[in-house]
Amino acid sequence: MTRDRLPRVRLRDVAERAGVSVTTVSFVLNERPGSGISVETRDRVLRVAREMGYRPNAAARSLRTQVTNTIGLISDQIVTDNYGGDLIRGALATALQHDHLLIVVESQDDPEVERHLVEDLLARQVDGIILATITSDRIQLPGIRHGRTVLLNCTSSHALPAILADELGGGREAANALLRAGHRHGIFLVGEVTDTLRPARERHRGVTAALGEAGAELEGMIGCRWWPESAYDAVSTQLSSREAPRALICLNDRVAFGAYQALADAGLRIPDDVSVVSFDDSELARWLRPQLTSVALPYFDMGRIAVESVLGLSQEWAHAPDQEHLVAMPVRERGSIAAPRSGAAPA
Amino acid sequence: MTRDRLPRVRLRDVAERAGVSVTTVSFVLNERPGSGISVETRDRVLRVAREMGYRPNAAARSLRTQVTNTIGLISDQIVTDNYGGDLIRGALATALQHDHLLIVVESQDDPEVERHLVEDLLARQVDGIILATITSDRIQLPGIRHGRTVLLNCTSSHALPAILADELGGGREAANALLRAGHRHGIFLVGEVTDTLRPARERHRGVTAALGEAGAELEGMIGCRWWPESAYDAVSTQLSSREAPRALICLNDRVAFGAYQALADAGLRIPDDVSVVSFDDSELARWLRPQLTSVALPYFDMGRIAVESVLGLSQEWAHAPDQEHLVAMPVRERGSIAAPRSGAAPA
DNA sequence: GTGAAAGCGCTAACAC
DNA sequence: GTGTTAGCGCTTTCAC
Repeated sequence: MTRDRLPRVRLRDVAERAGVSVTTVSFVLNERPGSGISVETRDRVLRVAREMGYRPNAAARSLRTQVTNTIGLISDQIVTDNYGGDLIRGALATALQHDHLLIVVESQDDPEVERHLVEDLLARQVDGIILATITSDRIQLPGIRHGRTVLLNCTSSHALPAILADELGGGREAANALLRAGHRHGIFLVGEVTDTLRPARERHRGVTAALGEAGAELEGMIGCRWWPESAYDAVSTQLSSREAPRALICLNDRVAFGAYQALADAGLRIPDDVSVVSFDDSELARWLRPQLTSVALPYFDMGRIAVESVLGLSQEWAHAPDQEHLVAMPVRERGSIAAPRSGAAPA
Repeated sequence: MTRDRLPRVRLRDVAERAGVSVTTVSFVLNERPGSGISVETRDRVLRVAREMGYRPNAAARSLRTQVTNTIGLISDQIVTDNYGGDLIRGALATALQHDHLLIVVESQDDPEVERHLVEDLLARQVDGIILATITSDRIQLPGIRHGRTVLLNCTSSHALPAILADELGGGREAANALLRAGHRHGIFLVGEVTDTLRPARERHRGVTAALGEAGAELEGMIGCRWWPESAYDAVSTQLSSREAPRALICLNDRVAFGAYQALADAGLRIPDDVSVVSFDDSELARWLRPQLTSVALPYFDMGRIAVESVLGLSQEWAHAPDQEHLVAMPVRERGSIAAPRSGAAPA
């Protein structure tokens, strides 16, 4: 509210006050190399510009240079999501480092809105577009035809670069953490594995692969939704009907949370009776008691890489455009894993 | 990566193809009232524009109109924060509704970065600036001199509009929830109250006020940091050394989480033995067992109001510029409050 | 070493 | 009803 925009100082104003032409001022301010401006003139222009509080008009400059130093980030609802923020933050920080600004928009998963947003972004001549989803995996692309577009945390049928978490590798990490502690038997996967949900599918595959290579295998699956409540119910049922598992691989921290509650209610101790490992490494992992060993989602890095790609300055990327770029998921070891209680004989 | 920007269709291209002047096209496309364009011409222009995929160049338009339809949102690290996302989301959604785009930047609390960002935003002629913090409260303002600036979740010494959560009212809500259930005695506040941290200070004041009006009072304070671990320790200590409290008012959900753990370890049941009420209404509140009654942080609304203010279209706001605008914190009743076990005699 | 001037794509006053 | 044209503030070629 209150007073409106202040009158802007133009290049011409600075030029007049400094007693030179706009060209000179432009050259000085843009530090144009080889434009032999005398040191005195240079200093004078600089001083006057500062005194007058000159600030270049980005619209005018963009109109002229065809460059906006702006990247558009369209997401379905990333900002909303708890973990998703890191995706944005990585992109934000990196864009800033490279002197770009990020325009963040959310489509709320509405294709119509999304189309409109793309239009708007294109009209603003953004230098690049990042298309992100929180759900990972997904296909429908709005009618984007912008030279520099990258997919963040999703894929499409179009030949576009995509930045994804290496969920398969993450699955291996989780299994290996258990294997390192000596676990071979009584390992259960807790969560919901479907073919359509990439993270779950890949994590599962990674787990089975790593376990298999060590001559071990999953004892079973405890199916539940991605929420604590559902996990609590499923794990409780499992505990009451069968022999207690020795280790739980939970498909995310919220599921692990539910499992913790169920384990506690059943009088089982973590990690003494049951080891638990999980995915996402959300804040929850540090809040649980004992703190939860979790395989981290590399969202910050993914955001960073997306911007680097869209800006065309990612080396690793340069020789493999139009491809999936997998970002490692490191395991964060905490206190929820211990050696199996009754020393299980290695298979 | 891959191919670069596509050649753009200009207004002139559309005009030529449609066999009219640019003025006509401009008038048609901008739906300028009272510019008697014949229906045939209008339709033809519209059709041609669509066929050619015309999209106005925002830079050129802004240069001409002095309006960018863009709002800059500078935060210290809101995007990062778990709850903070809603602040952005509210702003994002509202900006979109009013056909504006949001440029989100984070200063990471670095004043130097912040200054730079403000410069950049101003250079881009944003129509307004929203300055947000996640910590609430704070004073130092970068050298902003933009007509339309509002403070979101913070205040300053400058005479700028500020959108804040009504933490005092929220404190009353929390206390009232307990009072309604019949609690009068054995009520403890869990958390860290200091004069410098507005949310804690105001919540505390609200609690005491509401309690006082009902002839009750806080039995004591259980001091701890804002994290589960710290809360767990503090509450555990309290439980082992003194009579068990009948109700806990936790200064946020994370503290409540720690309290839940401590209560469980002490064999106390929620809400039968001890009632718990908290603040923030984060996802955690729904994950806890029993689900936690919590006073919600109205972040989405705050973001919305900030944009409406900066755009100058908030009625409630219009007649009270340069003032603090408090947004109500509604209590979300769940299962963590019950009548006190041993019927306490009303004071 | 410095300046004049063209032009980026658009809007809008003014002319016809 | 429709077209001509002047600029918005900047970069940059070319001339001096």
